[in-house]
Amino acid sequence: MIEALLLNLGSRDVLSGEEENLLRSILVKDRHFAAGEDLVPEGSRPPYSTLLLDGFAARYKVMADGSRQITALHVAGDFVDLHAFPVKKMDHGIVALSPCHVVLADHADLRAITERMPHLTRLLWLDTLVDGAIHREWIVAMGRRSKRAQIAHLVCELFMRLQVVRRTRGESFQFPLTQIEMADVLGISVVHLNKTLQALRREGVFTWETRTITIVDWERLQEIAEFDPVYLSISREPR
Amino acid sequence: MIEALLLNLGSRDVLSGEEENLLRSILVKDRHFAAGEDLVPEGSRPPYSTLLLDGFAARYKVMADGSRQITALHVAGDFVDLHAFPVKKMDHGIVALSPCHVVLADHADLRAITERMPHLTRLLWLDTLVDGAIHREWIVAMGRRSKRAQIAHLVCELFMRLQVVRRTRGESFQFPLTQIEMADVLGISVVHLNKTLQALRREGVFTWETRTITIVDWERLQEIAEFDPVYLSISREPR
DNA sequence: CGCAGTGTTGAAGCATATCAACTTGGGTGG
DNA sequence: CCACCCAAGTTGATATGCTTCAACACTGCG
Repeated sequence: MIEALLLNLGSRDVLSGEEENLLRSILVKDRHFAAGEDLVPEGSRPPYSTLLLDGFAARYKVMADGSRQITALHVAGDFVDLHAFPVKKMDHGIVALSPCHVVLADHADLRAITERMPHLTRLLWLDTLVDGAIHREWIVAMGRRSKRAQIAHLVCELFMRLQVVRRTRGESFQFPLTQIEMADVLGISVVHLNKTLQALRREGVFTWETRTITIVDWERLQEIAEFDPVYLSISREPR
Repeated sequence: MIEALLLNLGSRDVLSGEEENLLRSILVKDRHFAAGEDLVPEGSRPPYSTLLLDGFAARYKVMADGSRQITALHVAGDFVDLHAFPVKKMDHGIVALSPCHVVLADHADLRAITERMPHLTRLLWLDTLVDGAIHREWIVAMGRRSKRAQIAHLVCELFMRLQVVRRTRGESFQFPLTQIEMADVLGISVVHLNKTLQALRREGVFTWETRTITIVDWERLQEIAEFDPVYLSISREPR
């Protein structure tokens, strides 16, 4: 069931059989959410953390005027609120952007991992640090890249992350967001997103149809995005 | 020497005497950097992590066209590259924005903490998670706040963070950045920053002169920023 | 004293937002 | 099974926030 998580952690260091078994043993309670439902509400203090097995989810904050900013996108294998374990109180909400299948880990069990499994603890810590690295990359994209490059960068990132958990097929992957949601990810208006997407499509960089993104020219896409995947820490080494 | 770190960690949970002593014992090698020097270069694999004792530092990335985006600001008491311990390879540089006094912690010693001091491990983990929460808040500010509100939000954040480590005096704090650096933090041009700052000054919200920011109207500043400090996790509770 | 980095100002242009209308397509109830 | 409906996508027109460029003032320092 939790194969995607094992692929994720396993892409950064070798997991022992004991570690794998322990993770399997604490990740048992599963749940389903419909698109639009909150997996975790802002301000809550969940006693468990949520591993996404299938679907797309997003962390977000809503402003006083009703506008929304999505601060992270999550896919299969992502521990969407692992940070809630040390942090305790959610400072943002997490919403399902498609039907989501999740499984829960009690914070008591995570605590036990920190008491007895130092290596696994470091890998879970690393998992939250990669989230942070992605946040930084988004900040760079929002602050200093053109919107066109920002979009290209996001596509590169999603492709690499989905590849780790085997959710790509050739040069394509499922991408169930609406343009409205995508605009909330990028921090731009839907209209401008729509026009920029069309330009990229016309140029033959990538297409996005029927909830599927297909990369047409990977070289060119990376070039436009100035994409360098180091920040994703996809490299198996002792941690 | 490391009082600022103890204030930082101690603002989130109670530190035992044993934990304090251990931290003191591993943080011994100190160094000084001049403004403009790199504390940690991009692409490096430092065998230690750097605690900032005094001064301002920034994490940054440089784009192909030479423009720069600062992704984090660090002040006294911040472990500027604690994340390098599990991550290993730096995906960004860290530069001193003022003369900086730092002290180093060997990764071997940090590893020992994860093996024997689970509670302290969780507090260090939390420290890196607060960095992540700040990143998210910056993403929100860049994407969905006016530049004016973004600036106000940053001032609120810095004031609260500096208060934790006792680096405020009344409604003022030292802020040694140039407007050029500040613009790289916000992801805007210097010219526009300059004009927006003047508007805020004219309105009597805050002033920024001779490397010192003074908040004139804290209520109004928070209002403009829509500032809510939960994300900083400044609350002592069992972690 | 003079230079270099910083701060300030005004003018002009561009990127992006906003507003409004229209199209398209999938889902649903009559 | 068709008709309609609503959400999503698309388009064009207009408005504006922000950038860029260029010039000048200020200040600290060698």
